[in-house]
Amino acid sequence: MGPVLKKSKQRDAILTFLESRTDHPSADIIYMHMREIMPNISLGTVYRNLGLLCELGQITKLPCDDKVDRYDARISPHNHFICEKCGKVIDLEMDSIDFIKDMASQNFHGQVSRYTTFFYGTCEECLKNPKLES
Amino acid sequence: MGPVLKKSKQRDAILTFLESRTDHPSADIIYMHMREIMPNISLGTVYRNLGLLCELGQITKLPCDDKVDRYDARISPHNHFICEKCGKVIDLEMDSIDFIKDMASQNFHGQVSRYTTFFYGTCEECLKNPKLES
DNA sequence: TTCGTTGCAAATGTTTTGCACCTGA
DNA sequence: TCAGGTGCAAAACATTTGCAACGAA
Repeated sequence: MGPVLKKSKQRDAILTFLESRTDHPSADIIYMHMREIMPNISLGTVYRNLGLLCELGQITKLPCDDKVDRYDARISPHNHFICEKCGKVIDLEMDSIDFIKDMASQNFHGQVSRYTTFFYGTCEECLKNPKLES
Repeated sequence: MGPVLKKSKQRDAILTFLESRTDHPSADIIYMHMREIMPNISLGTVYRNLGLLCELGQITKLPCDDKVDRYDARISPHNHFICEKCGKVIDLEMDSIDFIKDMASQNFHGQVSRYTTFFYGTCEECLKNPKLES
């Protein structure tokens, strides 16, 4: 379908960086970190490669509720928790809830092929430090 | 907490319009329809009132995957289906899946207070008309 | 050489905001 | 009267894109 990809230092570095993190950074955060090791990289390149890596299925885009998209190099299916106090996005280790797809199909005449779920609340750290607002 | 609200024709009209629709229109769509009956209303006013109505709990903002937020005057808890072909957002009549909140809490040390779920796939109409792309 | 990739900057699209004027209570 | 609401335009913000130069195959 698409064109044949060539190797790119920028793309490799972005993937490596993302794989080293579990906090689902935004494009902007990724950009800032990439500039520390590649001072000339541009934001456009970061976005282009994040998009490419998503198409390749090597990373995932998390459309969190806030304006910014976040990216995740953990491919295996899992759900996310978003702390409403500090904004942190945390991987959840929970049993599969794939069956909700079947539940959604029950009284519905379209075809349900996938779903996304985000859980919200207060993370462990923010529970311990009720003072902190961010 | 917030200031005392005054009545506003614009806000009333926006709420009335939203209550007449089940297709979860975006701010822009709402703006265009409002202009038909209030030619001078501004987009800023639409956004401000949508935000206000959300805070009041009279409407809900649906952060769908695409860039634009959509708004829903149906308050009672329900889930949404998004057609990947035509982009339509449809209310699902399905059994409650609230228990996934408890499942998420199992191995997690934070406090899970709510969740959002979106189902994706192909709607009934798009299944019947595979040709149509939008 | 070829064609995907990059850096840069400009453009896009959505949402927010500052401000002077308007309006409901 | 007066605090909240409005219209307008500018700003903010994330993301995309056009283009000439670069670099991998």
